[in-house]
Amino acid sequence: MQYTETEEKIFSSALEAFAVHGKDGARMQDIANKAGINKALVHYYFRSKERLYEAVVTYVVERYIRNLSDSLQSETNFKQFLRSFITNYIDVLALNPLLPKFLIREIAAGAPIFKKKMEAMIRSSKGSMIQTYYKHFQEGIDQGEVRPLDPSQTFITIIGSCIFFFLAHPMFALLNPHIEKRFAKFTDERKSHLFDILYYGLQPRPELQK
Amino acid sequence: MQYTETEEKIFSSALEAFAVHGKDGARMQDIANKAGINKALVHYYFRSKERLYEAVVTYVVERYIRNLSDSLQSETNFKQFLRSFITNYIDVLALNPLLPKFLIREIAAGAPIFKKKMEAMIRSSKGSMIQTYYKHFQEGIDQGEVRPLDPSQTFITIIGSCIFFFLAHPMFALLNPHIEKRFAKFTDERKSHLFDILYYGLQPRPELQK
DNA sequence: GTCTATATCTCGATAGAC
DNA sequence: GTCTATCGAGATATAGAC
Repeated sequence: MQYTETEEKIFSSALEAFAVHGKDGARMQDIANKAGINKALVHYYFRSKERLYEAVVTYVVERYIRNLSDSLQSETNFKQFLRSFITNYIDVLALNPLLPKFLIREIAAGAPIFKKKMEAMIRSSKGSMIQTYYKHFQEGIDQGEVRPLDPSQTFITIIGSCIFFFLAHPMFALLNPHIEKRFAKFTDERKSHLFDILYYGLQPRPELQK
Repeated sequence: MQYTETEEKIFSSALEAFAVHGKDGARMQDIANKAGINKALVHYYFRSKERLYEAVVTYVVERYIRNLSDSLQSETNFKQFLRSFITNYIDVLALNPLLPKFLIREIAAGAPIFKKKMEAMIRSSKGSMIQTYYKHFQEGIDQGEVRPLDPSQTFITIIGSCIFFFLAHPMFALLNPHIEKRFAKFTDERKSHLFDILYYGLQPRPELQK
């Protein structure tokens, strides 16, 4: 799917407006202004606010999530997969801070559109990232590298501990201002922090712990 | 702070409306209907939608977050603190599924109100949950129970891995329908899952892992 | 405190010229 | 495709009776 320059401008303005103000709080006038065009033109392209919103969800899934998913196909074992997943995921979120805000609002609303798009994406890609994850996880268990845990529980934990920081960092800066002042550094440190906790938290434990 | 019966009814209707539809998507008419009163009465009590919204944020902080915080004061070491934190937190979220939706929308908007209330709460409580956390975490390090990690990073990871599931479970049900069909069971299992991963992920590692 | 009725206004959407 | 001008729905908020 290829978009015209004007469409791209509308998408990025709309993504920002929806992320910051929510679907209902966003104003078509603001979206048009930020895109440098007239409000009527936004309607000309997308007919209604609802359709524009749906188009933005699709845009986000196709542009960001599919890429993320594809980038993980080549990993060969669980340890590598986990490290790449965390690194790539955090890089994408750090570069596109509007993404998690936008998506979490859709999810809080029950994810009516996002769910459909993700279902389609999972079905369409021959081997989606999720299947790759399950495969490597099971291999890890078989080879004694990972404890026999519920892979769904683990998947949620991995994703959540990556994303949540980008949603809530303004809150956490209340306890540690360093988080905002040296955001890039803290974000980078987050990669190894998460890998260490998760990878070693998943490893089998010879019964030496109290 | 004590509220009248009518105020309580308005709060719970408003919390639901704001959580499901967002601040701008929520309708004063719906809030009044669900509370079983007239729309004008909502304005009589709270003057405007904006003020009602602020009051709901305050209500949530006072009613839910402060309690959660207080319940952790009595724990005596890091291991116990971590286990109680995860258990209590997940219990509260499971019982009040609107809370995370409501709060995450406020946070996505930059948390203008929530931040202020939390600052006040942290200042006011003699020993807040957060201070208790830092104390136990440092003790854990001193006693060789925990690796010398950044406590802020760890705090974010703990909170995020608890909350995120409650925000995103409708999405994860796409890969494992069991999550929705046996929600209570999955939620309960989540407690030990998280404790195991986090506690053992934080432990020192005698260099026997590959 | 609680209601009905109404004022006011914002915003999504369209008509129609260019 | 792009603009100006405008309509009309629907929402917040208030006035005023009880």
